[in-house]
Amino acid sequence: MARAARDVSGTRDAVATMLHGHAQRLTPTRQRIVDVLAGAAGPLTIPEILAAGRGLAQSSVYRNLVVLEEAGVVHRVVTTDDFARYELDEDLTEHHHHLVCSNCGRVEDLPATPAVEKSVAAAVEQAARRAGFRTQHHRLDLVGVCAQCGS
Amino acid sequence: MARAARDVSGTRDAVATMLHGHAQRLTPTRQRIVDVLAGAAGPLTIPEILAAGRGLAQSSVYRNLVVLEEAGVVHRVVTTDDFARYELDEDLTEHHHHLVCSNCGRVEDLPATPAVEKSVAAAVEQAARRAGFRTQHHRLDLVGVCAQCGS
DNA sequence: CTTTCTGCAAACGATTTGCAGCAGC
DNA sequence: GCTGCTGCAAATCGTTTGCAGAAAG
Repeated sequence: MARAARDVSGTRDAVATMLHGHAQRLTPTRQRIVDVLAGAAGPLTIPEILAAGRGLAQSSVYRNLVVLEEAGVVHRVVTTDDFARYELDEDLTEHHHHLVCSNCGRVEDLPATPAVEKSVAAAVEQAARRAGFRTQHHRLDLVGVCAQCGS
Repeated sequence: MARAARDVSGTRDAVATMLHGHAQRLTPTRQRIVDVLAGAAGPLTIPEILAAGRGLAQSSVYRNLVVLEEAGVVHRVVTTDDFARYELDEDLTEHHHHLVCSNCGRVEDLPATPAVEKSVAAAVEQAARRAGFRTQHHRLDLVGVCAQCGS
């Protein structure tokens, strides 16, 4: 619920601006989707979004997530299970990592720590550069057993 | 090509042992798949495996990858593009990270550096434990533009 | 011979798309 | 009105599965 405490109206304006920059409007359906994602503790699957945002049509959710992704509002997160997951872009939240449960597939956010970030940014960036790779951002996931699944 | 230099027969024995432990045989098809993966510079998609291992049937590749994954020989790697990718398990190679090209989807391996590993293992593990999460392993991907796509 | 593996073709299911109606400007 | 958004239903496509024959032990 950490993210739910964020400045909601500020997020709304930011989202509207991002959409307008891509010649898109912030429709009620899109607002609903963003609200659902903003209130979640981690990336959500489409079924989860449908369940949380009552009355949303499946195809509209898929279609709007594409629009929102192009506008940089949301980000697709792919894990090992069958469903794609979506979360708000880190511009709208904070940089974080993921705790991926290898048993139930659930994904929770984990705030990034400066120490890890620094080490990752430095050493890995250097190694990547050696391979002629221009890094845009990184992903760090911890795979294991979540609190609910662990005995 | 780094992995291609590895001890191939040793890998073969290890794979056979892992399969036997799961009541499975190391058939020619499975050997072929493992060879293809062992010679790759990163995780491969099924189409890439099919192209590299001439004469393999698509369904056999899918089916055998499931068997190999259950035996712990290979690992499914999911990125953002449409296809699933597979690589040899880190028991058979070394711990490494991935360079994911956000343009073409290609994935290359990047050897892990002790400094990064240590930092990640320490700080993040601690944070995860706080959330009641028992970490099994981690994934670190760098997303950016690969050498071929970058101008 | 019995069991497992292979490959073809059909089935599955998450995601995408065509289209008709409705809302916003 | 014209343009874009919604939702239903049909199409798509990566992946899975049923089945009959081939191969291993």
